[in-house]
Amino acid sequence: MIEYTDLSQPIYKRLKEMIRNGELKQGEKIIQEKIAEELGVSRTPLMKALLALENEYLVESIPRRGMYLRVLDYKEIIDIYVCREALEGMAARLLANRKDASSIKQLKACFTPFLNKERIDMNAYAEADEKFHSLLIKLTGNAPLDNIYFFSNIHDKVVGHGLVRTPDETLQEHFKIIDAIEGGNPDKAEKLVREHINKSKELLINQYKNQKSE
Amino acid sequence: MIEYTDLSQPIYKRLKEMIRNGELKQGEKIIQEKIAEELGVSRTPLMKALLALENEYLVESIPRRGMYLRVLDYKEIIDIYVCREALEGMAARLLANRKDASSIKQLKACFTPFLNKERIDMNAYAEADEKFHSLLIKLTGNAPLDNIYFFSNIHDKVVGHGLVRTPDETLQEHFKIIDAIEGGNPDKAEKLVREHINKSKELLINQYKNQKSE
DNA sequence: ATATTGTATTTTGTATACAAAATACAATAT
DNA sequence: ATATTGTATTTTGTATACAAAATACAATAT
Repeated sequence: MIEYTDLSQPIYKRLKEMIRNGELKQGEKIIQEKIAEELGVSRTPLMKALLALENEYLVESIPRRGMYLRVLDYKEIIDIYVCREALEGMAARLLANRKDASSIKQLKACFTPFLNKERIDMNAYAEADEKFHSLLIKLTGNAPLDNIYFFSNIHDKVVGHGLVRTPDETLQEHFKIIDAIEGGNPDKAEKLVREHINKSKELLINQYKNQKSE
Repeated sequence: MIEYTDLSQPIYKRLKEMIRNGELKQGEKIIQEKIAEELGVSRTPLMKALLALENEYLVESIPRRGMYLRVLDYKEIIDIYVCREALEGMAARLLANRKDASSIKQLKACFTPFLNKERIDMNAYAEADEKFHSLLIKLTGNAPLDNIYFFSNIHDKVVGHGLVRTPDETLQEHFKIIDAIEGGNPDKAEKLVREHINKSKELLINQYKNQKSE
């Protein structure tokens, strides 16, 4: 069995899993004693894990009242897309300035399996999509940027492991982004990433409006 | 005396103060028991405060070894400017789209005291500068954006309460940014903010290069 | 003199005890 | 029937005890 030097880390991962697969529901209060017992740990390392999740916007703490799973309303989901637009746009710019061959290879590798396929496995594509967007950030080597980019967690929570738009739209977009990076065109790379994220955002906004008027 | 529902909050503030005024030095190990005793609290709420600081990039935790005050090298400082460029640029864009009168008033209020002055109080100006940049973020009303924007802390730690560039350069730039927001020109507002931050970044890069070659 | 080993001390990580606050809910008044 | 009060229970926040790991440092070997 693997031993940990810091129990809060596996607890943190377990909690994220519980959030993703619905063992913990939106808005639910986290009764520390209960969860701690479930996981077979004490409240001390659990609290550490919860504080980490709080800083990733997944958990909200109300002093003396408890820790709650965040309920993300549409405004906040849209706000998160705005943040992603800024950060991933900048990331693409940085990568285009560098034109690092290994980076470009890794980005391409995400989507080459889906080229010229008549049928695309949606789960696999969703995973590739997530991988691509997080790679965009990681490959910059900008540690603070990576540090503030926790949105994949939230994306997972909000949209499940589904997609906002379908591959027939986005697959081409992804390759155009990579081309701009490979071509060393930072302005274009940033612009394309922004448009890419913005389109999904607009779609979500429209879905919201329709929901409201129904 | 004010009572708190959560002791970790005043501890958190005190620690930030200690970092700013040098009571705690770069790279120093935080001996929990010692600091806890100094502050007259136990390690439990101190740990909560330290974890919050860790998430703001001010403290680094090495499991089983302890919590250390982060040493920011030049690369990281530059990386932080890159993040600021992306986030504040987006913030200016959002504000320009909204053209909210009260927001514009607040932004102007930061710098009007310095207009047509023959002598500028540098401390006051540095404070106004900090206020302006944090307002830019706050006024968007984008909670996740605000959540990830912790760079003012770091700025304070790194550059002290000094300035990278002098008011004779930046005062005009600030007003041009506000003009673009007021004029409802999101592209221009974003571009100006980016250039504004970028200029400081380039200056820091040059300082670094010179330091190295000496 | 320097490197290595072993022991004592310090410090962290976790569990737990306890007080104070929050909550649930029954008893009473309106 | 609904609102209000008071009490019991639950839950949080903090302090603290203890084990395990890390560190400091003296004793010994080379």
